[in-house]
This record gives sequence, C-alpha cells and structure tokens, in this order.
Amino acid sequence: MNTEYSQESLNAMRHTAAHLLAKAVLELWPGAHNAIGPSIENGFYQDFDMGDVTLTDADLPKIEKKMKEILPHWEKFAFSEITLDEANKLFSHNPYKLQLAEEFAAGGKKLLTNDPGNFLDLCKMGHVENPSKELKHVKLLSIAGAYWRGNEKNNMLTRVYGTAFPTKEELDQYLWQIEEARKRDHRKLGKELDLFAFSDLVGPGLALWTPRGTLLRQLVDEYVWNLRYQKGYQRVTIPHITKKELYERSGHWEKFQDDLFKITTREGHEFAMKPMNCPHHTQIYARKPHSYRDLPQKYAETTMCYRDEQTGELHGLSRVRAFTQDDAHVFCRNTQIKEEVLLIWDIINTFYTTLGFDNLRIRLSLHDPLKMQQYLGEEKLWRATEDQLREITRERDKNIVEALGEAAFYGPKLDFMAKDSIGREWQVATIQIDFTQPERFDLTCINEEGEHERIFMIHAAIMGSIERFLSIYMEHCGGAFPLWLSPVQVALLPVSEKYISFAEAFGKKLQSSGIRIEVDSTNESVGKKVRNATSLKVPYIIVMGEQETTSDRISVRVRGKKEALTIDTNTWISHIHGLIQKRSLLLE
RNA sequence: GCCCCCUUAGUUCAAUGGCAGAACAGUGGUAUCGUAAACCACAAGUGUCAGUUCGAUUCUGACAGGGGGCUCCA
Repeated sequence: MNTEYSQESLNAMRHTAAHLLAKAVLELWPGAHNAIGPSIENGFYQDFDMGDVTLTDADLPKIEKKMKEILPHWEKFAFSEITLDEANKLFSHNPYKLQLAEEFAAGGKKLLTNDPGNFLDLCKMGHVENPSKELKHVKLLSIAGAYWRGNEKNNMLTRVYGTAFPTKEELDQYLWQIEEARKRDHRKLGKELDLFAFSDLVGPGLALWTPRGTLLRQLVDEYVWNLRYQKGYQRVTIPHITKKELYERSGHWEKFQDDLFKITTREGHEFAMKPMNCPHHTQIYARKPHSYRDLPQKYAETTMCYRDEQTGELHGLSRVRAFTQDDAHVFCRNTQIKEEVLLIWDIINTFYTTLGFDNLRIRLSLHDPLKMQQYLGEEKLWRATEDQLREITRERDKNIVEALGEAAFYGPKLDFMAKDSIGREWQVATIQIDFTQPERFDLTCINEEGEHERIFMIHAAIMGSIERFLSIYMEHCGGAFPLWLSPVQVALLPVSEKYISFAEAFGKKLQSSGIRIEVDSTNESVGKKVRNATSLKVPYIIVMGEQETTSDRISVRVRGKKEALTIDTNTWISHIHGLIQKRSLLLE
C-alpha cells in the first residue's frame, strides 16, 4: 500500500499513537489505568482499566480531540533505564505496569521508561522521532472488551482500537476498505440474496439454508467431489453421533471436552454428536484386514459436524455450531504419503484457482516442542513426520512459512491461505498428517512380508467447512457468484401477462439443457422486474415480449452492464453452456 | 462464557411515560407495460418475563437474540 514507509515506521507511528491515546484517556478520566498498547496489523490498540467508568463509541470524538490538544507538546521520547525499585515507585498507582515490571525484571529484561514530554510510561522502544510532526492521520475506530493478557481468568479491560497512517489518502483508503467489508458482509448478503437464515427457536450458530443457498452449497460440494473422484476417492457415510468410547480411544473426549455436544440415552449411556469425522472413518477402515495392495483407501464424505462453541465466539456462517465438512481421509503406507499429499495439493490448487483465488499462501504448521503436553504421540514421531512433510513441500513450493504450535493435536499439517478481493487473508484448505489415530485405533495393513504394518492417515479438507468457505466466498465476490455457481443463472422477464407462457416455454428449453432459470411472472413493470433480478445479482436477464415471438434473437442484459445486447438465441445458448462448462469467472 | 453496545412489521428505518409512522416486501384489485421502483386498497410490529408507575414500547432488572471485541503483548 505504501512504499515510502516501512512496516517498522508504520508500527512506530501506531505505537506512538497508542501512547497518545493513553495520555488522552488518563487526562479525561484520571482514575483510569493504562495497560498495554501495541501496534497491530492495521493500527493499534490501548487497553485501559477504566474503574467504574464505561467508555462508549460516543466518547471517541472527545478522546480524539484531547489527543489533538496534547500532541503539539510532544517531542522526542526521552528514554531511561530504571531499577525494579524505581519502577515500583514510579508506577505504584498502576497495578498492570507493576506486574509487567516485575515479570520483566524476573525474566532478566531491562526496565525502560520513556517520556515524550508529559507522560512517563513503562515501555520498550519503537516510537517515532518527532511525534508532533510525524503523527498526523490518526483515527480511533472502536471500543471493545479484552482480557488482561488475553486470559479469560483475568480482569476484563476496555480496549480502544485505532489506526494511523502517514497520509490522509492511506487513512481514507483504509476506512474505505472497512466500509467496503461492511457492505459485502456475508450476513447481509445472506439476507439480501435469500441464501440462509437463523431462527431464535432453532438456536444461535445453527444456520438454516434456503433453496437458493442449498443449491450453492451443492454446487461447490459437487465440484470438490468431481475433483476427488478423479483422484480415486470413494464416498462413505457415517451417523452423526457415537458412543463415548470412540472418542475416548481417539483422544477427542479429553481434548474436545468443552466443545462436545453430549447426549445421555435413557439407559444412561453417554453419546456425543460428532465434532469431526476421522474417528468414525477409522472404523470403516478397521472393518476388515487390508492388504498393502488395497492401499491407499481414500474415503470422502460431506457431512455435518457439531461443536458447542461459546456463544460469544459465534459469527454469521464463519463460526457456527453445526457446520458441514467436505472431509476426506486417506489411509496409506508411509511410502504413499508423498504422492497422496501432492494429489490433494493438486485438488486444492484447481479448486481455488477456478474460484478466483490466485495465489494461495502455504503454511507448514508444526508442533511446539515446549508444549508437548497438548499433543498426542511421541515427539520422535512428530519430528519424523514433520521432516517428511517439509521435504514434500520443499519440492513443490516456493514460499512456505513454518509456524510452531499451529499443528493439530494429532499431527502436523499444511494450511492454505487465500487472499480475498479486498485484501483480507483467510485460512481455507488443510492437509494434515496423522500418525496418532492409526496408533490409537491400531490401524494396519498386511505388508509384503505378511506382517502388520502401521499405516498413516491424511486428513484432507478442500473447503474445510462449507459454511465458512461460503462466507468467505460471498464476501470475496460480493454476492455476484460466477455463472456456474449462481443459484439462478438466467432471469426471464415477460413484458406482460400475454408473454408469460412464451417465456415459460423458452425457460423450459433452457432448463432442459441444464441452465437454471426463473420466470418472473409477477404483475410488475419491466423496469421493476429488471430491478429485482439485478439486485439478486442474476448473471443474465432476458426480457421477452412481442419481438422475441417473431424472431430468433433475444435481448440479454449481462450482470454489471447497463446496455442489453441483442443476439441470436442458439448462439447465445451454446455460448453460455461453454462458460458454465469451463466454470468461467467471466460472463462474456 | 466475559466486557461494552444494540433489539420497533418479513426487511430498512421513524416516533413517544398516555391511539406507534413510513418505505420496500406480502395479500386483493386496477393497468398489460421493452431493460433499476405503475396505481389504489388491505393486512402486519414495540424480543420474553418481572419491577417502578394511575399508565411502560419508552425507566430498572433478568432472560433471549444480535453486533464490536477477548492469541497482535511494556
């Protein structure tokens, strides 16, 4: 976005703005304490313990005004190193700073203070040289609650978010992006395009899909299945509940405790709704002995999973309590891992490229050696599997980032990240290697020597969760789905009642060739019908009246265009068939 | 779950401590219309449960639902 300023200087600017915010709030509310105030990806925040005071968005302009008053008096930050004793004196009023000072001292870190003129704070370096000159385009954005140090056992603090940019243009651009994201929020689009709904009676986090929305789900899912089918996957089906024992064996009962929806039968037996499918799938594999010749076994299933997420974590379709995984598990020998991983990788590439996500970023998610207790399996096996995965990825790709502590509890994984049309990045597909569950369920094949050989599992979700994926995709294309995904591809608008049956006949013709159409037979003006179809973002609108009954040409209005074009009917039909077949992102 | 904010018709938004108003959508009519809103009429609502009050949609509380956040670390 900006070439003149490095990320470092942006951070300095924002971090300085956080200090300024702290000073302003403390002046306005002398009883408040500032906690931490770092720069973050697109701005900064500052946490406060406001005591009995409640900040609201209405206070933001007041705070901004105060900041502007203070800023001219700020000069270069004066730094000094202090002892713990000095810190205890200087910050005796602020329990948060005291706690930090103590921790830093115990951790052997130097204690640093800084002061731009009238505000001494405990803080490491990283400010702009001359605040009153360099800090120009600062904007406070919102207020939220946040736990002290991110831990829900701690005090809830008041967090003020803001951002700062070197130029007004960049600030405006950022504010525009926020506004744009708000406009194409999938929760809004879901209502407007009639794709999904929620019901207070059914409950939070439980999305209900309309006919249009269901079509959309079905279309993306069929596409994923097509790609899988070509790579030798087979479909399986499992029930959505299971006895507790399955999850005790897999390790999920313990690791997933809080998130499990549990059921007790009338006889007192404990069951659970499935939060994932792998344990069930292992039992399909385990139904009989397998020869090495039959491997890999590749099971795919699109099925709903249930997790008892905290209500506060729920969000539209991106975080729900019942979600549909396009799940697959490959049961294979160690020697087959590489090929299978690469095959899944191909599917992911094809799928995301087709949908218009060009450059997926890939992350190799590894275990955190310092936190072995949160994983299942021996560290030796973790290391070996991670090395293997690393080697595979090196051969294939380019800019792979490694991330410690991002692994699943049963094994390392490759995570794929997509950037959407307004620049936000989302984690989408994932390939996970699992050596833990084959251990736990004692999954083997009979090898060439006639011995039982431990096998591996690969978890492969292309979309991950259809709900989450579609929420990302709706926002990516702003509800204007590509032709092949549009629930209604062509809207036929009879000019008046007289032409309804003509339009219906034409519609039948399109329909029988596999095109999804809708005839608008309401008693409305043509202008109104065009308006309605347009706001539903239907790719093609065709007005039908006297002219069409007497000629082989139709008048087609393409989504995004104001002018209709007149074209030979059959030429047009075969043209759009071509676009659908290619899964084209373009309409012309 | 926790902190803060919000909740008026299917949707988007008004108003009020004393009869709740509009637009779109819906229904019924009239018009039979050529590319972003024809006309008339009808129907429809203060999330739930308590409290304060002569009277509550409005004030208070609880619950439910929704929103912004809660892994960026002096």
